[in-house]
Amino acid sequence: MDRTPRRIPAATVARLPEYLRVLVGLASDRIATVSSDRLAELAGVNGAKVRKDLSYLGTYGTRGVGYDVDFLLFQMREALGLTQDWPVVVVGAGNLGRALANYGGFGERGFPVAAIVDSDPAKVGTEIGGTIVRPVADLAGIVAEHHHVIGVIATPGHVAQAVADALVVAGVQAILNFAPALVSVPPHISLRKVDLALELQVLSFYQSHRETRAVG
Amino acid sequence: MDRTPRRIPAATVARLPEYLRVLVGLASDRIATVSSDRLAELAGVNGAKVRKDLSYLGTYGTRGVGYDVDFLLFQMREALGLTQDWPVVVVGAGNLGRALANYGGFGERGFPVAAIVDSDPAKVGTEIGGTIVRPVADLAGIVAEHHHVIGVIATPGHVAQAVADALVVAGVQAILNFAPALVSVPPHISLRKVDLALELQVLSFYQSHRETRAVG
DNA sequence: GACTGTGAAGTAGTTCACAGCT
DNA sequence: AGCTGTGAACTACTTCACAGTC
Repeated sequence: MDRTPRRIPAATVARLPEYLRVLVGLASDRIATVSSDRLAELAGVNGAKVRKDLSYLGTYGTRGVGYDVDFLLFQMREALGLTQDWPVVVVGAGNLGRALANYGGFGERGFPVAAIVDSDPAKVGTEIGGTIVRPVADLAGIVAEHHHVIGVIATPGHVAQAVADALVVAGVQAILNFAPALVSVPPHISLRKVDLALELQVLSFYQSHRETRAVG
Repeated sequence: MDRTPRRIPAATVARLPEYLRVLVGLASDRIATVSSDRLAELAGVNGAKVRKDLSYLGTYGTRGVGYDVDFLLFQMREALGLTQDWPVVVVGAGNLGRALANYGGFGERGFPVAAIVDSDPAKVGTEIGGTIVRPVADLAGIVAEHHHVIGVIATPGHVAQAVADALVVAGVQAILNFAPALVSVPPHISLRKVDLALELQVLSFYQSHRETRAVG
């Protein structure tokens, strides 16, 4: 009865989506319970880490038995805030933006593409993956139409900061930046970045140094 | 004169591509020297971290002056192994694979798309971003045609392990996995993963918990 | 007997703060 | 005076190891 809401370490938060993926698989295989060691094996980590991570969620398994898959799945979705959808607005209808909008993986995982916007009038009105490209001026309207929209920056690096500023003005609270550029936002806005080439560069480093550094 | 080749921490390696990006920008602006604090500001970190990171490379700046941009740029490319190109073979010509192959950002940064392969005969022979899709059976040939090819897995999760195995058999030494699945490889193979939806899930977590956790 | 939950120990990464060079 | 390079202090994260529960 001690749902201690301890502060969850960032490293743990980053692993929760992995556990979620594993649990979805177990549930669809009709597996009822799972031990920390088995979950760890499927997620590519170790049992102690799983137990400590889950303990931060206030999730209790059963000693001698393990964790109830359905209950843990529910709790994981709850913890990650995935009991609701988070519509995404993609800014930039170039290669990367089209790619992300066409890639079905976002919608499947609770992040439907609500809109795509682009500053190029030639692109406005074209269709990408069933969504019509809208002008950047529509941003505020798009944010107002939906609840808690996440902004995705898929533009060249040199306009990334301007796009981020526009997203913030439009009322977006969370931004995912795919552009290879540093972006800064007011402290109350959540910001994360993904650099598609960065991991290739890291691989290049380890190949050049003839050391293997495996990462799940 | 003490080019100590200390082991470079993984956290430092992950930041080198950021420094590289900043240095490329400074060099194109014809800026000759940069201090650790300025470099830190442009990379979104702090000065002490920059100095410590650069010290692992055995890179020496000049006290009272800073770092020579061109020299540091050269060293950074050298450290990352980017004095050569690393051709990439994309496995999977679905939405994600087409996206990655069309996305010019890889080629620009030294990772040209050498080939795209797919197991679907209907896709083989079609063109994506100037490259003809080849059958999976061509993998070994593609690896032999080029030096040090990096394999990129852009398939659905349920075939990711089989693709990884095929890449290893074909002689690939480094793999970047975009599929949302755990993949394991022999210890001498470098493996990294990128999960496009994971960062959205992390944003969802922080939004739900109404805490802002900014990340450069 | 099996397996969780967690303090304690160990390891990695960050930041401080300042000596030392230009 | 300005700025690097780095031990030392600190903080975050991981792993161990075992008491507690089923």
